[in-house]
Amino acid sequence: MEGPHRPGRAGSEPDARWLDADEQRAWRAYLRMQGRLAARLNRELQHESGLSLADYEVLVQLTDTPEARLRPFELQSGLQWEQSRLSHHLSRMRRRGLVEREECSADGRGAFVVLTEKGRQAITAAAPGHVGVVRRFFFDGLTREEVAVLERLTTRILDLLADSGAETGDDAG
Amino acid sequence: MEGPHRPGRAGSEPDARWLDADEQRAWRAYLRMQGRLAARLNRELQHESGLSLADYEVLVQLTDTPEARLRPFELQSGLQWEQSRLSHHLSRMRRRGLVEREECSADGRGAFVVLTEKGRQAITAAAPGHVGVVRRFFFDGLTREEVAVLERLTTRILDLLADSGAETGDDAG
DNA sequence: TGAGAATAAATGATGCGTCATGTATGTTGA
DNA sequence: TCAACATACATGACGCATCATTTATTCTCA
Repeated sequence: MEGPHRPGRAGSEPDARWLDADEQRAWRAYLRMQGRLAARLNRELQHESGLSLADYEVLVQLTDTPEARLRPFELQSGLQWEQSRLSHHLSRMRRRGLVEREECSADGRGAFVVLTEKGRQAITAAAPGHVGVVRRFFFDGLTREEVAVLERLTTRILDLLADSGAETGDDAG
Repeated sequence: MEGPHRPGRAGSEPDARWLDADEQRAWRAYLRMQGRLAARLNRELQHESGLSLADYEVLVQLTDTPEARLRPFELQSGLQWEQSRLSHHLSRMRRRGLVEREECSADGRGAFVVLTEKGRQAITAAAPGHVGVVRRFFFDGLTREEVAVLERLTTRILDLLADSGAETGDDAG
């Protein structure tokens, strides 16, 4: 918490314009909200279905696919995750039996990630609760118009992040 | 990514009202923005000052304090972190020489966390750059009015999270 | 005053995310 | 055709966050 904020200020650098009072409040509120929301979502989801938010997102991608199987790099571009994160995460999900690995005959380097029956049951069971939580803790606090503003605003920030940054990293835990 | 979302729907549960198209878009945009922003902030801060966002927040709390020393439980209530998270984090910061531990004569259970000179230099060096990043990737994308809407909106969601949840968890990586 | 409850903080196990690096396999162009 | 490069994915180390549990101290009140 506690946004950026003037500590000491001994020297006299170029000065990056500190945040004014409104910005401070907005930034701190955002930071705190973001953190608590993510934590809550994760906890609820974890608690009532044994899935993390990350698991959920992977499973959604798979169920969105006719054959329920994807190459990891396809998953990656859908999720916008870092490659090693995905790789690690898939290992863990495989260990838990939510997905399986299948060789890819067409490309010797690659593989397929396949949704297992257990995985399908897990997300089917988890989804209604998850939507409920998102509603209770997010949309129930917002007017239609705020939802619209929020979408425009987040999209614009995403653009800022996209220019000047060809990296990958994404998402929260 | 990929918000909540209807998988299969075999049975016919109470139905938690799925998200409509606007909500879907807003939710996905929010999730993605949030993740990428946090990742970017962390990476930039880490890269140009060796501090994580979490380090930064702890140090801000300390520099906000006259004596630059606080009881862990005071830090905790300021940061709204889970107790064990704070404890672990302080251990790591102590190991890196950013803070020190001091016995508390008044309460035998407790201790003080004291900012070290190294810690002060670290945040003093980091702050301008950090503010710059927050500006570049966040406020530069927003109008004054959007900032106002954002603050109202995040505050309201925080209220939602506060009722119906006496827990602690918070923040992002 | 002493038993039980509350408070302050630490710890170990485990999952998660990133960074740096490794290892196949595929592609391309001189 | 084969060396250089790119692509697909895995891995180990490490910091971070949470959960459950533990220790020590202080508070309370019958």
